[in-house]
Amino acid sequence: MARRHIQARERLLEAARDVVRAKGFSATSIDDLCRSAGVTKGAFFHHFRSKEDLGVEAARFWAETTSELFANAPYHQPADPFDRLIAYLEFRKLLLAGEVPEFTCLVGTMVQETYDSAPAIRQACDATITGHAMTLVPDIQAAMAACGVTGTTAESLALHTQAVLQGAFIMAKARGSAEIAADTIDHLIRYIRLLFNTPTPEEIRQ
Amino acid sequence: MARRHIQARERLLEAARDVVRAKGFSATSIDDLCRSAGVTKGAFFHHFRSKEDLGVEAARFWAETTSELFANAPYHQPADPFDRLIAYLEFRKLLLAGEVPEFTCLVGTMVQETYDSAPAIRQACDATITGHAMTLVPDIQAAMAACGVTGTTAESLALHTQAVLQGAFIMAKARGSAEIAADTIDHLIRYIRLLFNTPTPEEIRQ
DNA sequence: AATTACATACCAACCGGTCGGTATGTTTGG
DNA sequence: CCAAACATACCGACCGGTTGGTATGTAATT
Repeated sequence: MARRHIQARERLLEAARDVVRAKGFSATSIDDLCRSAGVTKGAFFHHFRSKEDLGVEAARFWAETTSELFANAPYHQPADPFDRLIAYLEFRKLLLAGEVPEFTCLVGTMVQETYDSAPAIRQACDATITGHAMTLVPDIQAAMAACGVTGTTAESLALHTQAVLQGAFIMAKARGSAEIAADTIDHLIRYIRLLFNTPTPEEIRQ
Repeated sequence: MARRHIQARERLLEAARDVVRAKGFSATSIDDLCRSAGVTKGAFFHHFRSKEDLGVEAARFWAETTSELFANAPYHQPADPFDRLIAYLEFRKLLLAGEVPEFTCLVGTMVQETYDSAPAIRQACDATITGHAMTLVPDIQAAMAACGVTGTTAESLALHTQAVLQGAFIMAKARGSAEIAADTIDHLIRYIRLLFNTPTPEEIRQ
């Protein structure tokens, strides 16, 4: 039965992605994951040494799948790096669809519960977030050079975009709605337009 | 023994504030809280119907104590509402002292774990965050009128500041350092200066 | 034949919550 | 003024269920 080959591991990682985003890492039991993945505990401990190990692997799995999503996304099409940066943020707004657990960030959720008690998970989450932020740096750097923006660095601005997105997710969870998240991304877009001195007049001011 | 009078409830709320910020809500057991507060389980269930009830009360306790802190803070001194807004954000940067669990937000931590499973906690956290944001609205509104800022609302901008702060805390947890949080607040300050068209030239650009 | 990929059965520790009880006020009726 | 009646604040043993994790067995793949 080649169909079952290595299937349990991936099904467990997908279950972790879905269940942890809804219930959080600590509140998600190994039995929850096995039930959701349709496998047994034996399968779980065949593929993962511990729950903490699953957390690390889930963060890596998240990094893999999302980086694939972003690599194939249409926001790379614009010729101008600044336009690509704006297109990226508009794309992040487009992703705010469905229920809250469906569009929020797995690693942002996990790191908040584990940063003090599970260093390996913290590190994996940090690598995932920072790694994604760094994919934005070349475009930001080029746009900064083109527009003559100084006073900050491309790395700092890239990390700031991720901070705003993480904050947007928390607000969406508190409000129980994606609206506030889109609104806060709009503020981020407005900031970047102002910083690069290319505001769209009708949507900024006066 | 009047010394022990009514003390247990407050000690448990303080323990919740400290332990939950470090370990998260789900990972914090009632026994953890009792141990940290130096009381017994009997005392816990005398004052709180359930763990969820404690979560709600902890959010309210957080709202009370922090609103007292902010009410007495020096950022209200500037005569100009815009300057007060900037002073508020500088004050938030000053609060980023000590270890990560000491400066992060209790309700931001709690709501991420409970928004789907404990509606009462979600609501209490939302009320706390939104309530604090609304204290900023009068100054933002006055500053917007004075500077002629349009294209957004004072409420939206106030909520955005809280989103950025929450995101800053997540990044600090991921990185294990407050530095990134201060950096992202600086971006927020830069945004607000640009939006209100009163940049400090040397710290913005050119 | 050996390794991989699971399934089943089980365990000790821990979980949130209950319950009978005690010590210390506070109210009230004579 | 005092004592019975009641309320509040707290104690800690205990309960059934769940937890992360293990030990052992078995079927499929190589």
